[in-house]
Amino acid sequence: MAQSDTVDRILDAAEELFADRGFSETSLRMITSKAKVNLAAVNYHFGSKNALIHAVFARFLTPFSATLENAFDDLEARCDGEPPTLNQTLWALTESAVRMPQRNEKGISIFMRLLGLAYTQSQGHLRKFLEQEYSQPFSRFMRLLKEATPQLSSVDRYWRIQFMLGATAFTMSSSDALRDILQNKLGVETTVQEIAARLVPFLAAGMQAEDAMLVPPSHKSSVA
Amino acid sequence: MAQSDTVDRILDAAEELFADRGFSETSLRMITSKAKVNLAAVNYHFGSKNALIHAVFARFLTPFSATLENAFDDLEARCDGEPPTLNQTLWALTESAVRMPQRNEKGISIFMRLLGLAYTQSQGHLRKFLEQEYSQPFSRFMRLLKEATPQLSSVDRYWRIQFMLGATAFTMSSSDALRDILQNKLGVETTVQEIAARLVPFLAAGMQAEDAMLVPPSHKSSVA
DNA sequence: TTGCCGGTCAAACGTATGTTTCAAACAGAC
DNA sequence: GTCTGTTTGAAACATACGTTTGACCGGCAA
Repeated sequence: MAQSDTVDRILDAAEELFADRGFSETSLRMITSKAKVNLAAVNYHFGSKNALIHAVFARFLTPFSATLENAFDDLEARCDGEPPTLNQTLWALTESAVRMPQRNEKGISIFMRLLGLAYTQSQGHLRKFLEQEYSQPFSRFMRLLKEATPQLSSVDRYWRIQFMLGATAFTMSSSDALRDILQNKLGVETTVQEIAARLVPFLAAGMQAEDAMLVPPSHKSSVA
Repeated sequence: MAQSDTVDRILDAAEELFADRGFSETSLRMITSKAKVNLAAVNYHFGSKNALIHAVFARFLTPFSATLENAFDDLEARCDGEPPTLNQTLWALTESAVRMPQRNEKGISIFMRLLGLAYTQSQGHLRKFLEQEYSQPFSRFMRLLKEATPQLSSVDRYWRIQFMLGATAFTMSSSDALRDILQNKLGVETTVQEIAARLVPFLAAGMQAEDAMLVPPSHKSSVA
């Protein structure tokens, strides 16, 4: 028991329920009854539902951003002077995510889904919170991407980063459902690591595609 | 005025509010006050909030799926016998979307965001509705994708389709905000058509990337 | 005119939400 | 053991939601 076992039980329950159903669709009563704590405990320990949402993110994101900074440090040290390649940068990110110590077997996939939801559900407070708490590793990642794709114009790079973000956030945000479908249709089991391993080459290839053509092809064409 | 101007006003308001804020986060009172109709009108004309959500999708999706079927017919006719290329298939889809008659200047981007939300917010009823109403054009698109990428294993293709879907839905769903950022940061104007023109090559390149490697690269590597 | 009927309206219904209250239980220090 | 500050507990609070109700309006057939 010790001090406040309650806090962690709430965070665990909230994390899972948010991932399953979204933020607005999860009530404090669901959380507290799953966590087997009193309803008032959330407001007592966190202050409000929004603050609880922030705490759920912070519990994962704070150690993660530290891990990520280290991974970037290592990467830049290894490359001494030379900017890291796109592939290296993307792998540094995904490896940091995958190697985070996991609280339970669902671990990373729950959190990926939460990150996806954070972008998708338009929860203004959450975006503000994430932006002002974790802007540093984010900017650093952006800088690395820029140095790894000097051939792209700023505008092209901007949009392609959005495409990457979208493919990632979307896939991860529904990865449980997608895994289930795959399991039923093709009888294949899939781990988050495998999804990431499939995603990175997809992203890298898209990022480095031939220059975008601004008009649809005449009528007969193919890609590289 | 004529018959039921009310129905369309509700649909217009609902479409915009859903796109801005999501489904659960939009109340019937917001919708009816924006549409300047009585609160009871929604339940009178549609039966329930869920049925209203379905109606919003049906208003766009029904004509769109007809347009899309025609585009696929044309494409397959032009290719007589040969399976259309990936690029051709993707262009057929985006052109059908872009060329849909638009109700207002926001038009397509609002709807893209709604489609993204439909996948992301776990609204079971919506997925069921979409699956059983529009399964035909969807399956056809999937078949074309399969024929255009015979080199991919079923599993690879499955995941890469999810990645494409994610990049598309996510980008389009926030394209207004993204356009604004771009406008402010780089002083560049962008249309939905241009975004699509940037997106298609990205997707095609990602779809046709070298086989996914299931282990991270040793430590020095680059892409093609 | 009369009678109807699709549509609108204000008001209320029942339920669920986030939050607050205040008394009781608890822990550790003196 | 007693006191003190922290944590829990059951209950209530105020508000917002989706939905339902029943009165009312306007046009049109009989």
